[in-house]
Amino acid sequence: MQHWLLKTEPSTFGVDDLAAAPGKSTHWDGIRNYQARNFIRDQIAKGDEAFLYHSSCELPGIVAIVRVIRPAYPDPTAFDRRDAHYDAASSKDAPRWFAFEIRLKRRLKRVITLPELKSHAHRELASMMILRGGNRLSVTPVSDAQWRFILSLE
DNA sequence: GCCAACGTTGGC
DNA sequence: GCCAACGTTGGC
Repeated sequence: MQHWLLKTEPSTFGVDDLAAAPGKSTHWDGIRNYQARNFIRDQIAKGDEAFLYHSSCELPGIVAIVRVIRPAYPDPTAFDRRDAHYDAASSKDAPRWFAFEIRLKRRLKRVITLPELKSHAHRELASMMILRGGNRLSVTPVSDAQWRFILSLE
């Protein structure tokens, strides 16, 4: 069972939206980055848990834990001409992009902020992808040790 | 709003 | 296949 970090902008879709969604679940779609696509397609499994991270907001940081309830399937937004993420190069026979489904497990008791994560960037969180300079991937793996350490901060 | 980082595109 | 130009991301 692997762990992940999913970035999202709360002004577009944040933990409040997830909590208000039917079944507290949502389709995680619209990812258009090949490295993130590969994580989704090849590694994210049903039952995996992920941190939900809020970016581009007042208090960037980890706000919740979510669980993968359906692994990769072809991203329908890539087939929809009216969708902002439409990609003519993705076909149903050979889909280029993938989505998955998550459900809110629980909110953290408090936001574990980016500055706080950074303060451990030279020790416990040394290889955490999101802390590496300029990493903009919206889906990144989190090691078991990192996962446990971050939860211990809560 | 600025700007650094970095992925993508396209000319050659 | 190189690399400059361009676009996007995201912290500040």
